[in-house]
Amino acid sequence: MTDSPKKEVRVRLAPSPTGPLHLGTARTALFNWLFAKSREGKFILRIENTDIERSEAKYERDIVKGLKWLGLDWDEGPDCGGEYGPYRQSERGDIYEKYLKKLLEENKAYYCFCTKEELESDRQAMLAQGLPPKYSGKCRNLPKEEATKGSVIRFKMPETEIEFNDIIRGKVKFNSALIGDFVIAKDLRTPLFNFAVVIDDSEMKISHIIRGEDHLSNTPKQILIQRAFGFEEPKYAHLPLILAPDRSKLSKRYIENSLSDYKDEGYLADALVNFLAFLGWHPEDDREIFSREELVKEFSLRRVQKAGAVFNIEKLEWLNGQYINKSEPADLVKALKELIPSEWNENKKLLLKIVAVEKERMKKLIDFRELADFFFKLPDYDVQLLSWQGIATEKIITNLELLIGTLKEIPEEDFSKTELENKIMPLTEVWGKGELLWPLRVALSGKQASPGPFEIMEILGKEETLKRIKLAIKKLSD
RNA sequence: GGCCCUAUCGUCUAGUGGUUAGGACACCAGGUUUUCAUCCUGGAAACAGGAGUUCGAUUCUCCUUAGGGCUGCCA
Repeated sequence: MTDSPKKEVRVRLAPSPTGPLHLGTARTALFNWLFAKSREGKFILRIENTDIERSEAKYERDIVKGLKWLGLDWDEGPDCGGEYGPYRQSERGDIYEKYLKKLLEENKAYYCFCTKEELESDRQAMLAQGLPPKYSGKCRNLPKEEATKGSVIRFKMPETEIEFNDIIRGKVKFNSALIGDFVIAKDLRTPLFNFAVVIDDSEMKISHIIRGEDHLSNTPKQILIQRAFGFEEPKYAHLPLILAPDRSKLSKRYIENSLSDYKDEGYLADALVNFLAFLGWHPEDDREIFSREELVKEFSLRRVQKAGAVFNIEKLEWLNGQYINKSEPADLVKALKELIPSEWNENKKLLLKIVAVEKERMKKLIDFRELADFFFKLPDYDVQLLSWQGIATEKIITNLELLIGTLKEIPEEDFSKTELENKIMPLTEVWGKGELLWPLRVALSGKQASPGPFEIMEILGKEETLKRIKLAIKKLSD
């Protein structure tokens, strides 16, 4: 491109704290972060809380927490206890006031005194005639006046063609005649989105605006404000939207799309980052599993898809399973802490062993609760379950007694998977694998499906193992 | 309604003016396994439709259709 190569890459995420961190926002954050990292640039977080009615501090906290959890740290911001805090539009009133005054003085903006009722009836009238519902410009040529209660500041739209080059979409054209004089501020210290964005992006020297496609039609308004001030135009990249399975916008209304829900279900941050990156982007080769570092290395806005991407939870689950499977059990134990009954956390060594044998069965961390419960408490299972391919009850009892005999011979300290295997596998050659191992495993787990009996016995220990087998025999005898 | 964006298997996507249109998830079948999971092998599955350009279009152009976004004193 025509960029001078020296120009620093500076990008930003500009969420409004009107709800918890949304999946779409997280994806936008990731693409910005990836772009910044891959170009040795800066990633900035700016909280867009000009709408005081809808903005809440708790949502800002959720956004900050979520981004940190994903590992998408920002590189600049006001000091906040030794680390960078986010910029907040609510703290930048002076800046907006300065620019707003300038625009007013230069007659590029004006006060509008129309009432909401007037505007609404104008709007309906335009719509009824099949015209685009733009502001009539009633107050545009009023002699210069001071603000009154209820007045707003409008931008004087020049009538022109606006064309810009979107990195993802190519040339995009708009005609400003269709837009009309839009409101840029409620008063000098209360700017609205389109105005505040332009001022902040310029003040923060943002080089590339990477945001969701839903902002595409805001871009001409913002460019016109930039031109009114003579600001340099940043590069734009409008990301395709993330879609719900019915291809509608994945809306903030649905709570299950907030990032913390995915965390609480036991999706790993790395898996989510990997998955989100592939929603609308693809590397040059066929690999699917990418670490953060690899993503940074491969990422390019040129390889971003134009069309919206349906959020496919099944693929996320698969990916998450892959990540869990290759995770260190110790890391999983940490991540599991809040997701499991507190008493399971009491014996860390035990928990570690259980996690090690169960992790390949987990798609989400939360699966661990169901998968591992039998280690802590044997479920009250149906006797029928002990029977393998319809073998007779007496035979099962004999087999289990045989096993008890063998197990009793093994000293407590040799109760390890390999040692147990060495002792018991030879028996299966005589008595049959299914005939011996199935009832054993069910006696130990009380479950239709579980890890193998040797792994379970090692974890349970000799005493509990024998106890569970005896219980099975008792059940069968009754 | 107007403006804008988009269109390859069910989903995420690769790809090219001439390919057996590739991969992944999910699905189906088989193998390994005491069970489940893992793992391995195989299978089914797509260029929205119509014109045009061209020797040849999935690829380029136009139209249609479909979907999405925006159209606020929200962001």
